[in-house]
Order: sequence, then structure tokens, then C-alpha cells
Amino acid sequence: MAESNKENTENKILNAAKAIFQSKGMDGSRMQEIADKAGINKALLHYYYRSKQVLFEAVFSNAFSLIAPQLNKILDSDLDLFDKIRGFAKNYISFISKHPYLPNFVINELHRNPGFILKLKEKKEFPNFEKFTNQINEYVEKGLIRPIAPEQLFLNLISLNLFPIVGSPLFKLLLNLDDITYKKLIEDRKTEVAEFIIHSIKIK
Amino acid sequence: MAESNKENTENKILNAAKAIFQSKGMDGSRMQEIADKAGINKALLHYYYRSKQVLFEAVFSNAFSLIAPQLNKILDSDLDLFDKIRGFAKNYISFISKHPYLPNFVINELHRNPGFILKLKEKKEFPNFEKFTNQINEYVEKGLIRPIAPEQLFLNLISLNLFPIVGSPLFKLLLNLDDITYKKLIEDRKTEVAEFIIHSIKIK
DNA sequence: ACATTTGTTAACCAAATGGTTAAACCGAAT
DNA sequence: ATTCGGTTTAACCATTTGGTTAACAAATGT
Repeated sequence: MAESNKENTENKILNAAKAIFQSKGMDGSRMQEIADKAGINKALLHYYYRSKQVLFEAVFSNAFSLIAPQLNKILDSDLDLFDKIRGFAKNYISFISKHPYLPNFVINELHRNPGFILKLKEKKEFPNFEKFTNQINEYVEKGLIRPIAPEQLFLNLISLNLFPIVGSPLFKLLLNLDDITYKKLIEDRKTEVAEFIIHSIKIK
Repeated sequence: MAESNKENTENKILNAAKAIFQSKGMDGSRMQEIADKAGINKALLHYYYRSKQVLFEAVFSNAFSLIAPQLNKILDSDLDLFDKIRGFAKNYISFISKHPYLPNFVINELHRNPGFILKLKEKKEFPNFEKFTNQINEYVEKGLIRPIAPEQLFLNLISLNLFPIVGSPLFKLLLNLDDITYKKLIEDRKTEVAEFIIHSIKIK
């Protein structure tokens, strides 16, 4: 029972830390708040994770490692390019809608502590763009799509999918939309984005 | 001389605060650090701005008020839709490249303190989308572009322009690119993005 | 010249915060 | 029953941090 209890506590800590860190960032989060949310004592928090920094890195690392595989799952598949784009939009928007803090969290902390990047580069599996890149070049050669640098297409794909979610408070404010209307707008994008991209590159 | 000295001090404070707040956010910034950067005493900082919150709001408000006019300047002009899109891409990417922290700063703090949104709504001039919206609908009716919701086109336009800059640390990491290569990629986007959009919507 | 207001500083303070310590608790092996 | 390991807690500590105070300096008005 000790074993499962330990597991349990560790889980409670990680979940609490994830919630707090991802919504308030490293600087805005308090160890006490994390302890409270996990239903434990602050000292116990330090028993499991020596310092705030260590706990934070555990959460961050975990968050980051969600991104790459999710990207790969689609980019590195055997689908036809157009279906890949469609699948990506549909799946990734759903995924990010479930973890809306994730991209912002990662971007902020990557920015806050650039040294962290090196650590990630060593350890983490990265998305494999080779297949995607080759596929695009192939489509260009065959005259199926107009010439475009694969990196640019990738940037477009990600930007169109993520930014409306990452920047939702800004967009809601600028467009003067309420939550429900904005949500509907995002929902529409699950198909809208793919068609937008395909229209742009496909040669009819 | 007292007057200009005051102006001078106030300016030094605002510039310092802007630099610190925009790169570290509200929580990550220290009043002492701002005072140091402004070359003054911490007490003097509080003499000019009663509290951290007040100083922060001054900086934030100022930052935010840069965004809307910049948007309007282009969206609300009399240009042909396609030229408008081209102009937007070229100008806005330049603008944001000069203030790369801005969007992220605004988004984060909007998220951190949603109550702030209300204050902004009252005071600030907002981008005027009417002209842009009408123009798009007009182009659709005339059969010059395929049907698209103006809000979606707006989201696309902003996302394609901003996100590669906002998310640069993430993209550099994912694509495994160094600063120079990435900068070149962004530079290319000043024309690339507009063509991408126009290809997508224009009916030939 | 003198008083008054405005700008500036050094020293100080209370609260918050990350982290530590020493003791208590608890299940399992002896 | 007792010891022993890991787990958990309450109380504590040192430092950081936003903010204040009181005194000094520099303008400004009369």
C-alpha cells in the first residue's frame, strides 16, 4: 500500500503542478498553492521535488513531450498530402482545444529560459519532417501544387491552427466576440483551415 | 528645468518598465530591477507610480494602444483588397519584428487578468473592421474571391503574420534552425504570406 | 530673502515565499 | 512487540520584495 500511496501522492503533485504552472507560469505560481491543490503539506512537496525549479522542469518536460509525437502522428503518416493537411487541422485543433495553455506555456518558458532549449534538444524525440518535406517537394515536382518551401508551409499550417487558440483573449477582444461565438468560429476552423491551405497550394 | 527633468525621469521609468515588463511579464519583473534600469531609486519609482500594478497598467495600456491603430492604418484604408493584404503582411511583420514581445505580452496578461479586458474596452479605440468586412463581402458577391467569412480571413491574416514571430523559440526548436536562418525565413514571409492568402481566395 | 511645493534618496518594515528541520506516523520485516 | 524504512506534518528560517518614512535637495512663487 505504501507503494501505491506514493504513486498516488506523486500523481496528485504532478497534476496540481501542471494545472498551476500551465496557467500562471513559473513566476506566477506558488509552491504553497500547488501543495494546497494537491491536498498535501508544502514540506512534502519538497520531499518529492527538491526545488521549485525541479518540479517545474518535470512539468515542462512532460508538456513539451506531448507536442512532438502529436505532430509526428500526422506529419509522418502515409496519407496523401491533402488528407494529411485535413487530418492535421481536425486533430490538432481538437488536441489543443483540450490543452489550450500548452503552446503558450511552452513558448513563454522557452523564451524565459533559453538555456532550457539545449536540455530538450538532447533528450526529447523531435518531429520528423523528412517525410513531410519530401512529400511536398514531390508534389511540387509533379505539378500537383505550386512551388512552396516546406518550412513555409509548415509555419502556415501550425500558425493557422494554433494561433487562434493561443491568442483567443486578444481575438475575442479585437473582434468583440463572446466565448460562445468565438468557440463556434474555432469549431468551423477544423475544416476551414484545411480548405484554405489546399485552395492556396493545389493546382487545379 | 524641473518640468523637463520630470518628463525625463518619467520617460526613463516608462522605458525601463516597458523593457522589463515586456520581457519578463508582471510576475517575473522586480520593481528594483526597473528602478536600476531607469537609473533611479526605488522610492522614486513609487513616487511616480504608486504601485507595481499601476505602473504595469500604464505600460500595458500603452503597448495595447500600439496594436489597434497599426491594424486600422491598413485594414481601414482605401486600397484594393489584394493590395491591402500585401501591405498588411509587409508592414505588420516589420512592425512586430521591431516589437517582438508585444503580442505575447498582451496575450499573456490578457489571460492572467481577464478583468483588465473590460477596462480596455471602455477606453481604447478599437480596430474598425467594418470597411474590411464590407470589402470582403463585396468581393465575394462580385465573384472576385471565393466565399469566406470575414472573421476567418482576419484570423488567418493575423495568425500567418504573427505566430511565426510570437512562437519563434518553439519553431526554431522544432525545425532545428539557427537564428539567422530563421530570420531569413521570416523575411521571406513579408511577401510569401500575402501570396499564400491571395492564392487561396482569389478566383482566376 | 523666505516659505512652499516638488523631486530624490537612504534606511526601514511587514508580508510573502522558497526551503529546512526535527519530530511523528505507519506499514512491513524481524 | 520492536525496530526500521519511507512518508507526512507543524513549526521555523532566511531572503526577497513591494511599499513606506523621514529627511534632504532643488525649484518655484511671493
